[in-house]
Amino acid sequence: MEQLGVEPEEEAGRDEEEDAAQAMERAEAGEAGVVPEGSSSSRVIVHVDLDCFYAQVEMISNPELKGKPLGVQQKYLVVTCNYEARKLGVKKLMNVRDAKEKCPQLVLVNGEDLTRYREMSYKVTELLEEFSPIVERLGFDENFVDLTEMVEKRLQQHQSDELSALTVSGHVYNNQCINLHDIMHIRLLIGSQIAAEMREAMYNQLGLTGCAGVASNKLLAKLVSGVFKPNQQTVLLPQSSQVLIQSLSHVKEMPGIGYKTAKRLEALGISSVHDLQTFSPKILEKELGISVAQRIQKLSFGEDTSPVTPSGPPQSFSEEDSFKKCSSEVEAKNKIEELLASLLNRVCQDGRKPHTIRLTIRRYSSENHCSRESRQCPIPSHVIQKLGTGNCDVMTPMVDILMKLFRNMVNVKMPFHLTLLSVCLCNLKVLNTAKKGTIDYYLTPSLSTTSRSGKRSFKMKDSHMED
DNA sequence: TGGGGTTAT
DNA sequence: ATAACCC
Repeated sequence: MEQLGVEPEEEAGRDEEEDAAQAMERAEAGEAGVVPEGSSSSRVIVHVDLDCFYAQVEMISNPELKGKPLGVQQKYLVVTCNYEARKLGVKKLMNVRDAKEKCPQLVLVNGEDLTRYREMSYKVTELLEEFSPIVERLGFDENFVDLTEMVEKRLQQHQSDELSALTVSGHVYNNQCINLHDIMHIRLLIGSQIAAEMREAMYNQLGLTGCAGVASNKLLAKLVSGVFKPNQQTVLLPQSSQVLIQSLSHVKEMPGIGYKTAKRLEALGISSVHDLQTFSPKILEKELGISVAQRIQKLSFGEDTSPVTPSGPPQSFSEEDSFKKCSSEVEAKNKIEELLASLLNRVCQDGRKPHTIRLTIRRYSSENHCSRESRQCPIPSHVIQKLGTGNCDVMTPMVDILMKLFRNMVNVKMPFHLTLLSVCLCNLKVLNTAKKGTIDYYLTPSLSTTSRSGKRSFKMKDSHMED
């Protein structure tokens, strides 16, 4: 698919190119089996990005949906859709009305309950963790994996004559020529092969397709993963990194530069990546603070030293519901009970215990559409201990706490208009590691008395009716 | 704009 | 507790 050349291709910004002497030094370091620690440019990172994830999960749940234009609906939005639908003009986050207008044959499924998506998402992360334990989740459908060590191991197993037969898997960004004398090219090619194995495993074991991008840092891996879309992969060789970042038409497209920062940059006259690269660092620091300024200016050069941080189990569990209007306390209480019931089931299955509970609201307002308010408090220890122990009613004390938080935020004696309620359980701590024979063991009811009853469903109401 | 998540201040 | 970021 790609030709193996000896000549690196010409490109913009070649002033920064690594010269042959430097490449040889690094090649020698590689042959000596030295992992050049901390040298960010020698890492091998893959970004894995599932194709229209929710729609894929829905098509697995109901195979009759395959081949039809499918949209996943939350409230009045089509949050994602499959490629059949995209071909017919449906876009992500499109209004249901607009989508139906564009595409009357569009099949819609409700995707407000994230349970199956979340479960599949963690199956993907766990599969990737089998390749390397350094896996960082980004949302439900993206993962970064640090392949540096794995690549190093494979490199050591290669004989030097095998190296000349090394080939890339998938696309090479910018059609750049591969130079087998450049150790970083070798490492990235091996990275591309591992990425292909990951995508194969995802398809064979979970039935999911996705894209992958392989590069020397997270920023570049993420940017390059989207170059060939759907179900393809791309590797970025260092000499083309400037081409990649210059391909962005606006700074807002740079991961790490969000809505707010983009607005502030615009006020400074910065709109392109080149604008940001050449802007005075001192002035930028004054405007955005030293931390943001230095970080995003490095990003504009394609530099990103942030590590792939293993996500591990989630830091929090939350459930939210949005609506047109909630204006009474009873109404709010009912919705809060529903959210909490789902959360208790989730936290029960997780096994860890939350020590903090938070209630978040969004008030109706014509202007400030994004603003939320929250109140949180510790969960009393006697309530924590009842969590996951089954028949005790843990709903009542927690709903009481949540309603206190609610009244702390909302003056219920005055008219109010809410458009969102959210409950979050966080500050998760691992189970009592109480061992037999210790004081803790006999003071832990779930261990010394009843047997561990696996999963139990929490009912929202009429808990006194159970059994 | 949905229904989630994370980290920094 | 909020604000920023990510999907």
